[in-house]
Amino acid sequence: MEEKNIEKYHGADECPITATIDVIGGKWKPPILWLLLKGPMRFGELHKTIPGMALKVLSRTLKELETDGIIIRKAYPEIPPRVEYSLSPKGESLRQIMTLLSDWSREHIMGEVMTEHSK
Amino acid sequence: MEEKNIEKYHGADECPITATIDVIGGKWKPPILWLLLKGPMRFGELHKTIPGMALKVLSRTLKELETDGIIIRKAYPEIPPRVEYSLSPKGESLRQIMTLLSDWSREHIMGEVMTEHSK
DNA sequence: CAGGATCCGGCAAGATACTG
DNA sequence: CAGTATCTTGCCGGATCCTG
Repeated sequence: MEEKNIEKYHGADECPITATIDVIGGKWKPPILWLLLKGPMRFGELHKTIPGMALKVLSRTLKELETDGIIIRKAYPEIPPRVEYSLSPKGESLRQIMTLLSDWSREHIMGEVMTEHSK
Repeated sequence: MEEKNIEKYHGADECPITATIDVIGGKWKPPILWLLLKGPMRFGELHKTIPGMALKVLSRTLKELETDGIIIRKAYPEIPPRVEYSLSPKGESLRQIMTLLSDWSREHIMGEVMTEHSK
């Protein structure tokens, strides 16, 4: 029965790729993660670095990432409040993927060129 | 002044990660690409393999992928019509990324540990 | 300073019917 | 067989106001 081992997808969420993209994708998660890969940042710092994103969206996105175990939220009981976000080990494990995604866009979208070896 | 070289993002589209995810992400692109990585497929074949996706969504998604140069649409002038979709070289260049994304989900989301060769 | 609560609008996705 | 046309809907992201 030479069946190719092709799985059926009744829902998009059954695809392993989709599962990961749900975690790192969406409109604002990539830039946030990209920044946190360089080091921890405070809430307001993120807000200033990504001016285009509304506050609510930022906080909700951070909460999602925290729920997924990608980032760690550390609140200091001070006045005024201080909250710092950093990558968890699980988040760190995305570094290679993020780097590849970034490289790919530079090579195939931004139009630059690096090795025109293919053909 | 030890400025960390952090770029500002006024829009999400300035992030290189986002740029790539726009191409391979979205709700249905991952399963389609994942299937095409295994070989060319016809329209109806894709439709049957991904029952959850509406026809309109499939055709539009394929068009998007074609526009982005990721896949190649080949129509045979026959009756009845036959159209085959396959990955372009640019699409092929995503193989490593797709594989990593898939592996990551299996290791960190689905909860399975496979090769553990890393490290 | 770091957010929560609300309300709203747009676009992507879904269902169904029709066509070359 | 391989789509397109049309209508509806659901969710995401945005703006504004409010709170510990």
